[in-house]
Amino acid sequence: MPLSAEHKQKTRQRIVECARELFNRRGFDDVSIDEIMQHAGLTRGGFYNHFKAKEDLYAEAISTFIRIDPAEHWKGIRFDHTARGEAFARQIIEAYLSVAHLEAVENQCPMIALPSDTARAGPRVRQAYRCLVENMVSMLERGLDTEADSSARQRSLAITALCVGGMVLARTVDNPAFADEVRLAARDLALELIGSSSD
Amino acid sequence: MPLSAEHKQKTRQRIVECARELFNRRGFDDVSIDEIMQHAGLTRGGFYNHFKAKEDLYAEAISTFIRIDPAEHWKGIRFDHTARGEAFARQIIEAYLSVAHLEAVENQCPMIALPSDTARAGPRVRQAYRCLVENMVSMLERGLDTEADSSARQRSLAITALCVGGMVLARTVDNPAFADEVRLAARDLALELIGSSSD
DNA sequence: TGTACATCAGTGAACGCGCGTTCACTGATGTAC
DNA sequence: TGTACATCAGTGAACGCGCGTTCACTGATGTAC
Repeated sequence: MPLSAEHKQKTRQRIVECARELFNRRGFDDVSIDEIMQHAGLTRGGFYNHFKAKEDLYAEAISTFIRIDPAEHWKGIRFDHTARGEAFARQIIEAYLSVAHLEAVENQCPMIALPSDTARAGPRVRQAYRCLVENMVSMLERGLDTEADSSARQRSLAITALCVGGMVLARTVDNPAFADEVRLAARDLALELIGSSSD
Repeated sequence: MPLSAEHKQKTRQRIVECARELFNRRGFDDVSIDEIMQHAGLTRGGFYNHFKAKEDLYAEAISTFIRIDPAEHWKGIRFDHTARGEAFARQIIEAYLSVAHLEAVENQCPMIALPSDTARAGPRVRQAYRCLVENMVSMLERGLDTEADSSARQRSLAITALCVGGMVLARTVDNPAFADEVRLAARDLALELIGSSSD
């Protein structure tokens, strides 16, 4: 064999990471395969050694977000992965609705960065998106479930919607002051909802 | 003068309405000027008699949503425009988070249909988007302000984020059952927040 | 009332451009002997 | 240990295609006289 399978795997992963960053910044349609490959230090033609089509890459790019570590990728955020219960949930909300996350365009959560692109894409892409939503919901649920609260799931779903909605609006609006107002209103309500779970 | 100014105005409005419906369904990039003009019963070339560029049309298309009447455009929704206070706010939330709104793709609120397209567009487009957000916030605020609640604005901002977030997730996810779960969780929390404003 | 005319909304061919994808090729690699 | 060779990740030119925009033109209209 000419080159190790591990080498190919590494190249593939590099392409996916570059793609996620570019898609996050400029959306699916506006980023060309040529550009993605150049960012990965390769040329156009090699793309099809790794993927069947551009959309296949898209689904994978969304999935890789799961591996993003807030403490590492969102400037100035501290994140304690050992925290449990309410403290864990509070931490997620504070990180998700932080300025750092809003400004970290390339490493932003695709739920915020790519909602309408994804809604119009194929089933594989939308499935990848759903996995991100379910991941966030179940992380919050774990944080809320300490009191055996039977409505923990419902509450987690709503808080997820609140967090995503707050960030979507904040990043889309043209006025930074108004963006902050929305983001902070969403954050405060989300935190209030966490707090009241132990009432 | 060859043709009345009113005639030109009507044509222009027809183009904008068609554009909004097409953009809502398939996004900005994927809809061509040719297609928009054909839907409006015209041909490609005439476009530049009305608009300087495709993006100018985009900003206007978002703005026209303000004129959408839920009772008329969202199948089976009744909407009482004379309602006041909490009842008015409850009505907005129920209409916004309804299945009817989710399924009325062409007449869906652009806050849901076009968030990532807009975030990457020019200032004029993002300004039009902000006007929609502000409109929804102030409608809710009017509904909540009856008790001279000083946190009415903050609460309205958060409820808007919750509504938009719930609908964005519901429309993007690949699983209809999960979409419903998110939408209803968001709706119930939003209604709960309205209700508790009079506590 | 009738006619000649200026206007301009709308037409449709043409432009340059960049895209996703294909394909014949290259050359560094690890293996077989 | 040294050499010949098969593999296949990566190359880069080429393909067909549809886009946004331009532009010379048309022909229905209302006006001037």
